[in-house]
Amino acid sequence: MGLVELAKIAGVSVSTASRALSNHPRVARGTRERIVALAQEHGFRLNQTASALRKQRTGVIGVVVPLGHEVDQALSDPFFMGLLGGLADALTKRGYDLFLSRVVPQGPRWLDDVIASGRVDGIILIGQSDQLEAIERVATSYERMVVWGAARLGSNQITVGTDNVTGGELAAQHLLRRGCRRLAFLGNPEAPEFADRYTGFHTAIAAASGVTETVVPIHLTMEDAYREMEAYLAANPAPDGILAASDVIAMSAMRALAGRGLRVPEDVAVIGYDDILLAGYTSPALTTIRQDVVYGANLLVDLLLARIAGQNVGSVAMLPELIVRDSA
Amino acid sequence: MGLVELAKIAGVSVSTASRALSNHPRVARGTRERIVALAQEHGFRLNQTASALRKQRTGVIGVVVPLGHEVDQALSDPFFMGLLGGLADALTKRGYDLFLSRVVPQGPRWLDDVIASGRVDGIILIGQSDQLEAIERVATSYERMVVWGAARLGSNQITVGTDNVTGGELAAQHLLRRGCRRLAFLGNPEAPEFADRYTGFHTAIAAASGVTETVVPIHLTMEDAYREMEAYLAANPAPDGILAASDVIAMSAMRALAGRGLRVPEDVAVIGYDDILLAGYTSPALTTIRQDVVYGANLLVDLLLARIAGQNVGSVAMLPELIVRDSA
DNA sequence: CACGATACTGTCAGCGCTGACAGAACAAAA
DNA sequence: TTTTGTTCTGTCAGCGCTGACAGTATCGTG
Repeated sequence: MGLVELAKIAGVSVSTASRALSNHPRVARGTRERIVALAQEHGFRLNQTASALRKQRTGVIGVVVPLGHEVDQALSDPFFMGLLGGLADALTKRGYDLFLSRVVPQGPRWLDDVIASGRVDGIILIGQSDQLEAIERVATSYERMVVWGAARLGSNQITVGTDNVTGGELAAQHLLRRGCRRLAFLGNPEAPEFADRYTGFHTAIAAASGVTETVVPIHLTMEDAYREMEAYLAANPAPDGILAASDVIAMSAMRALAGRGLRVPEDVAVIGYDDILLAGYTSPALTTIRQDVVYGANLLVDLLLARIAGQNVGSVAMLPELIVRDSA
Repeated sequence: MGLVELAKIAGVSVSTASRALSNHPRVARGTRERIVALAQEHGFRLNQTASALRKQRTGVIGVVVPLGHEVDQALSDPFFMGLLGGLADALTKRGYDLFLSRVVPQGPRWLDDVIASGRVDGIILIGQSDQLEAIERVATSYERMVVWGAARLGSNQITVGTDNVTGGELAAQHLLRRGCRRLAFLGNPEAPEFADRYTGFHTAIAAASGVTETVVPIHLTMEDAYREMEAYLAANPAPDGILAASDVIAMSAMRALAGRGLRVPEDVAVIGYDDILLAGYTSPALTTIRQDVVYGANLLVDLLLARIAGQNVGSVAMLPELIVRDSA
């Protein structure tokens, strides 16, 4: 049933019906109430597609997850999922709907497709993957976008994220304080976020003496991470202190360590990153660097809506927090 | 830039341009190629909103997650997330986009809103929550919907899910085989899926003699589950065999058990449900009843698209599988 | 009573696209 | 040459809704 029909039943013009349903002030109280009641009674709802076309505003925000190197990851990664949940809440609270797009970047135009489709009023990018330049190019001309990830000097991207350098430092300092001397960073430093985490980790270690450091470029999915860590341990002496680029990697590493009879934290101290929901429920409970996804999600939404409203906003880096549990 | 403008540049009529871009056969090869090239060059993309309004087809499927009793759960629940990831893949593969809606059912019309909005071509409901009747009412008149959950005799809902009764049986049998005698089911049997799992569990136990059985109506979120299990153990003698209604509950329970110095599986055998990604990475690794989310997601999408195409399809129950790891 | 102000309601164009229909151009057949 | 068929292209209405503008009714004021 369309608005025309509803208007006919109510005995008013279409536009009066439209006004009544959208709480326009220039419609008589009684008329409005009558029309609203009729709409209710007949189960009438505005066609959002038509409304969007006419108003040039969809009320929908696109949440885009680019899957660069890690095709399998992302949508099953607990951290992204947590963020997505937070976004769903934050958007709903502000009256927006959520359009989810899981993109495997092919060619340089993967983002433009979403934008020019006219389906969304704005875009929240979850993670930069290996697409920094592509994103940057779009960011220079398209304002209605915010990104979860690492801030870069001179970039046009508005980003929200934790200060990954500090996060890496916090972890290194904690490991050094525990007396670890052979440290390892588990993760692929090609992703901007991980690069920063490693930078902080590396810097803090460089200040200490008599400490060695390796990077094991491990992938993000559980099985890959486990297999790669297993292989690494088979070929190399075990480190005594680990910073994993994510909690998922940390959990896989702990399993691999256990498989080799190494105790956590006695033989190897392990620190994760993210503080996903399950981090407190592993055994030993995972010590980790916390990123507040709920706060981050709200921030992303706030900044995006501000940009859409034409305001000028800047990137935000939240402070990460070391959560000490049992693994380090 | 709109189609009108593109057509002008190409020196053809709008509808020829439209036809060229949608690969309509009745446009000359050369014309099509020229227009496609121009579109590429100018970064033109069809406005999907307008196209949807005109064609009365959006190319979007709504994935709706009703949050009945468990408001916090769902979008952070690893099982649902896994399913969502699978759906995102399956839909993308078939050329559909995904509209994510996280609904707290208020009043009986929460589903109608999504349907009548005209934003989606069909709906995939993830989980029935406590909304069986509301869903059933919609299902009688609205065909373009499929549901992840429990099948019910005489229902109009097309459901995809695992055979939860069998799953419960598998778990009970395994626990009995291990010699467990004081069994517990952890979960709230108000949700249809959990009710079935309990039914299978209960039935299998009833056949054995000298075995006691309790139900602890534990919630789905990690913290709640942990707290409630903790409280239960403080007030009651510990069971020696547990079936948790989900892996998340099982993990919380294992932590609570460890907190009381109870060993898994020596003192208490624990079986989870779902086989989430992390299940193999707890310690001890979680024995669980596996639901294949990727297959399930593909099935949901296939059935929905078949229904949209007007075909007649039936509900599907997949067989669950007992995955024996270390916890039982 | 005339006049303007106030309060509401209706008319109509058009958001950007698609497809039924009609028309044009050209080749082959009569 | 005309006719018929084939192949392509253009015209036009309209998907369901909104809002600028114009119109009508009612009321208060001089």
